[in-house]
Amino acid sequence: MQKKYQFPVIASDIVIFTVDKGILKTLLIQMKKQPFESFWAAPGGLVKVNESVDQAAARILSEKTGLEKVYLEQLYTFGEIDRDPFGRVVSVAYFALISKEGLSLKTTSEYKDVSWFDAKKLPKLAYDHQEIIAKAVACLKNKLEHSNIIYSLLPKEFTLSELQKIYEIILSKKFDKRNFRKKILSLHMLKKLSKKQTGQANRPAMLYSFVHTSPQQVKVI
Amino acid sequence: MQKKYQFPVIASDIVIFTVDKGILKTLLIQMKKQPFESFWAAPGGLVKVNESVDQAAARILSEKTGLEKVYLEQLYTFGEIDRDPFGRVVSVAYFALISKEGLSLKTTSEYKDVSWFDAKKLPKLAYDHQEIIAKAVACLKNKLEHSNIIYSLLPKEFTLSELQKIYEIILSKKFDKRNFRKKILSLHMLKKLSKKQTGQANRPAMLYSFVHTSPQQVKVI
DNA sequence: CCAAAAGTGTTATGACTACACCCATGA
DNA sequence: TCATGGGTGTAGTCATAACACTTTTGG
Repeated sequence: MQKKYQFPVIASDIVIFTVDKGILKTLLIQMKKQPFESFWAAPGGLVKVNESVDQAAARILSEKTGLEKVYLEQLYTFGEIDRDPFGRVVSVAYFALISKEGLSLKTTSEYKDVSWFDAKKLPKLAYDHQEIIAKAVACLKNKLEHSNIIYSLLPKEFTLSELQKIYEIILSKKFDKRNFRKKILSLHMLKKLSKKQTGQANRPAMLYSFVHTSPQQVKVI
Repeated sequence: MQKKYQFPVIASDIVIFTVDKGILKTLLIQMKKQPFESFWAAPGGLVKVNESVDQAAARILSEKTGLEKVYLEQLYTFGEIDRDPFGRVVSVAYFALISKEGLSLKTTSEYKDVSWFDAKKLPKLAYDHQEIIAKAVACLKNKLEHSNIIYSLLPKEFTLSELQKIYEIILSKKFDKRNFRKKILSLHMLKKLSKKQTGQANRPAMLYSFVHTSPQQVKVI
């Protein structure tokens, strides 16, 4: 088993993030095989010879969530010799951001279970996935401060309070409402729609949307 | 030749930087084999089954420069299908920073030549090495602004003007001498030595050294 | 004494922080 | 009319940017 592969093999693992009920969550699958039986792990798979590593990551993401065209970025490559007891596997890790709206999880027979976990309270993880997810969370925080990618965690139309709440959840930090609005509006990333929120028992908020829904470098917070 | 490998193979390429004579330089090797005969490339090699990817990068660096214990950081993994005409090779790229002091290059028979090039005026490069080096330069600029790793490009003792010059060369930007000194000294990264420069036809400068010569996150410039 | 780089302070401007009250709606 | 979150401005502080002359040395 130790020498299953004569050369290192390339896999890809995907840390999938969403924000749901005020919590940053990540999608994990529960394993069946020893020595990681019942341990959880980020979804992953081998890179095939006829697909690029990016394509492999997108395929794995699509297999687990059914989603195409979501934000997907390479994170880091994990290449320690003993990271996988089944053989010599180098993993090119990615992270994905999705807006959780009526997303159905595909539990295949390959795994015991699939579920969302609070990214800050993880269960026992297989392989070096503890390290991978920690790095993904750190990278996500950093990206949120230096780019506009938060758009991929929000619905098309949203209020400034919803936007602020997502920054606060991920960065574990509170912002002053007035200062936050001043800052975020000065960046011209958002356009104000001529619509208001409906159906809640208080003053309805103005809705906004992103001017660009493609990744851009911006000093945000 | 196209199907030399049945699975993707893992290689590592190292972009080695130094600053010499006021220029940011990178070490390239000149290839012998078709279709890249006489093209230049960043040094690289396959990752062996009994070494980690980090170890492979350090080994390749050491084989080309004879140096151990230099600053070496993973950059990005390049995994396009057709990036290497010899077969399916995924490359985990690294970049290294060295202080060029009496460094002897090992030209092996494997290559036509080994030489330093201005990182902003590169010759025809093999594979996707144009892209790899461009990404390495961008990453280096970013790192210089957010960490103390510039220590690895300087000798143990240096003047503030030498330090400023390295920032200016890499960031392609001039700084005001007074503001630069105020800023850099306020970070407490440097200690003033009780020595002065000797042997030049002008007022001798005070020498400084770094307090820490290990990578640290700092907002520098 | 001349050439060359070292060293040094002040002022103006822009960015960030802290902070409290009135508004619009549904129940 | 009450509860709930929406929406708004100002003043103080801090970091950054602009700017020019004197000092020390070797030749």
